[in-house]
Amino acid sequence: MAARSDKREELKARLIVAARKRIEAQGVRGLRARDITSDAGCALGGLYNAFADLQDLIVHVNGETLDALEARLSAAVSAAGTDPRERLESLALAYLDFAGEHRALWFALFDAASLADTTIPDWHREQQRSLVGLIAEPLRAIETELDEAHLAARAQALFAAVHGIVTLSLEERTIGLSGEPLAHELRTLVRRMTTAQL
Amino acid sequence: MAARSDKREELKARLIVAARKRIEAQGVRGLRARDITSDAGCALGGLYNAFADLQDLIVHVNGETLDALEARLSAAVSAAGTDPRERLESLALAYLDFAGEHRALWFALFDAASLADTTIPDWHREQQRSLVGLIAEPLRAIETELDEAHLAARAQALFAAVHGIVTLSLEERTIGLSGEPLAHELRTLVRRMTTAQL
DNA sequence: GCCTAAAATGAACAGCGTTCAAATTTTTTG
DNA sequence: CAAAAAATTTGAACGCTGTTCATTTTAGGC
Repeated sequence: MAARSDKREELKARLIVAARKRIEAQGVRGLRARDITSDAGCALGGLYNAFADLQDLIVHVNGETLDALEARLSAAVSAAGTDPRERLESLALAYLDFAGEHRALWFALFDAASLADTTIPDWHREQQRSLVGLIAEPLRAIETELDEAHLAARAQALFAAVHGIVTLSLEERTIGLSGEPLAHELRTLVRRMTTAQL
Repeated sequence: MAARSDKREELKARLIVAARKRIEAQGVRGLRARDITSDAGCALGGLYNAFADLQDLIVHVNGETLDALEARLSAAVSAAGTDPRERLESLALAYLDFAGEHRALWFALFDAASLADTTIPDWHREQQRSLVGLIAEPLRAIETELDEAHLAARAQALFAAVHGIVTLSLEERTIGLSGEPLAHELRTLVRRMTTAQL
């Protein structure tokens, strides 16, 4: 038992856990390879046997974060009623909650995205696509006159708009909303974005 | 003539120019103190006589970028007609254009913002406030029933929403809009956000 | 021309991610 | 079971980073 590949996977898992804890405690920018390996109980070089480099490890942490985010959003959309507008509102607020509760991990998600020279793996892009898909579904019931391409565009725009509000609010350094006013603005955005005009 | 403080200011200016060019060429993350000082024609230590550290220099580059952005947005809102909705649409599209034309500088703006341990100086915050003010003005004519506090919140939310759409679109790695569909979604957002519902 | 204070210099330092020859562990073989 | 072979783990060493500061150079007043 315990084939060599199992041990390898176990170390990868331990490294991911250690990296996540460090990110939660000090943010992505404060992440040190030596801290992670020391926490995970392996030598410095061990990280580079399990992952291509530090960035690759971060991407794997982000992968798990995206999984958790999608689970949370799925739960939110299920808990909401059948009204598509209500579902979208619930999605936006769940997104806000998740970001607030997992600040550092959530920032890591988009810190990596803004990094120019790293290539995001396909499975990571697929995770993001599936996230936007959660929005597209209720939206389809509202924007009946839109074809698939426009619907996808609208879903992405709505996601991005919510994302923008949540992001700028979570960075306290820039003047930003918070608390109830923030949630209120978010609701207003979703409501207005999902009410067709002539 | 040419008091010593003038020389000092001149070096600061040269360093800012050099830093900006490097950011434009390689992005903020690719910025090296040695590159900048070599370009600016001073010793490595010279940077630390003129600025507190590299981050401080970046903040000054960002300051000039914010000035340019505000000038661009002011021009856009002036060029637009008197209709507040038209003005806001024009602002959003000008924001999109500016970001697209000065990608790297624009990313630097918000890369610094997401950095946790740096303290943004007051004059920098004031620049941002004035930017949001450009939005608040036309908005005031539309949202007549909102008091000042709610108006400010709405302006920030609108800014953040536009910002989110522009940001996620400019990072090609995440699935995102581009070209005409992007501009169309932006217009839709502004139009819907500025049309009161019951 | 000298003297002094201020400014520029760049070698040195500490810390970082990453590498890779060597040591260690695990597996296969006789 | 011992010994050889393969695979894995190790951590010292490397090159690069931002930052410091003793030293040198420059500039202004007498």
